Amino acid sequence: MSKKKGDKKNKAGKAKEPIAAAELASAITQTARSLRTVLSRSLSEAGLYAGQDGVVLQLAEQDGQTPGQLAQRLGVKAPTMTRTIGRMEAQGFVERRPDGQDGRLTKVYLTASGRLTVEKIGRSIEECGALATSGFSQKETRTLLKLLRVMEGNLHGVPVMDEDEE
Amino acid sequence: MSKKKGDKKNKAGKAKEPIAAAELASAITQTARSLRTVLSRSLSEAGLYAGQDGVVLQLAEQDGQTPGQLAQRLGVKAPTMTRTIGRMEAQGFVERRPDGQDGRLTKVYLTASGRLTVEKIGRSIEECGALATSGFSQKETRTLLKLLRVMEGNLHGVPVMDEDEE
DNA sequence: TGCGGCGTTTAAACTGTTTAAATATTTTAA
DNA sequence: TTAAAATATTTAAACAGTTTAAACGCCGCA
Repeated sequence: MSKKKGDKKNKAGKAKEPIAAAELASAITQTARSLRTVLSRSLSEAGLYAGQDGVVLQLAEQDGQTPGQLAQRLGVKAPTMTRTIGRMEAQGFVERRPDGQDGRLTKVYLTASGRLTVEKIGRSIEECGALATSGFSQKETRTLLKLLRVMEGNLHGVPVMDEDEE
Repeated sequence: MSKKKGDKKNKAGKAKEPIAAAELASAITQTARSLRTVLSRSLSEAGLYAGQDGVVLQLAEQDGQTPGQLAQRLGVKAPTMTRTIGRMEAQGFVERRPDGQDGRLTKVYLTASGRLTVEKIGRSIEECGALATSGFSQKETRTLLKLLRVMEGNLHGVPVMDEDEE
């Protein structure tokens, strides 16, 4: 942390806001990257690539989701999900089954191997989170989580075009 | 936000810790993704791709860094940086110049266009950060930043192999 | 029955990422 | 001084993620 500490000179006129929003943006990006880096180590032990963990986790919560649902939930576009699922199917973590009702739909299910993987990475993520919050008090962790979620909400509702929550 | 709110049943034995570290990991990943998504819109207006912003920002702080330094600072491997710099050089944001002292070294400098870009994205990042922290009090923003940095520190010092800070 | 809408998939094009190997240059040692 | 070791960049090959646009198939309604 040999960057700058928080408040620079602010030689321009408006000395109103010492906290730079840019710093926060930078910090969260950096932190997320570190987290992902650390996490990807454990993930790769389970045979997963970064980004695939979201799929199995999502499926663990509710099995048999459609690619479209998964894509929306995970914040990626449908073709991305198709690709990811394809790879994960080849790896044996999930399998596709057509929906009985609607012929357009494909549903994605966890395989036995996938279920096992969920447990494994669940533990890894837990450990990773614990490592990340070393020295945090209960309250701090809770606060961080809360602020993060509010921020997520702020960002997610950005007025650009289509922002369809489920 | 119709996910789950924070505490599930916890039907297994240990009802010790209601705060799941996994949730935090998930939240930060999600938030960072959203941030990056929003940010990339502004970035693309300046002609930058996600990931390139770090380079110009880093260069703005200290011009004439080597690819190796940049890579280390930005947490990527050298070949990645070579590629990124190559592209950015083609785009006209930076330029490479050999070091006078050491023939092995290449140093990367911001071009006039690159400098302009720094200003532009600086403002964008600021706006983006402001948006992200809508409704945050000064204190909350500060707390978040602090917690994020502690977390970054926790994660960055992970005992794997070579972890050389500058 | 035909046609529009919806969901998945395919295709094409980029970017980012890594490891391993190649190249060039500096530094060290004999 | 000459040869070997170390350092830094680059190249190459291989994967993964991402997006937009277009194709394909199925559902529903008129």
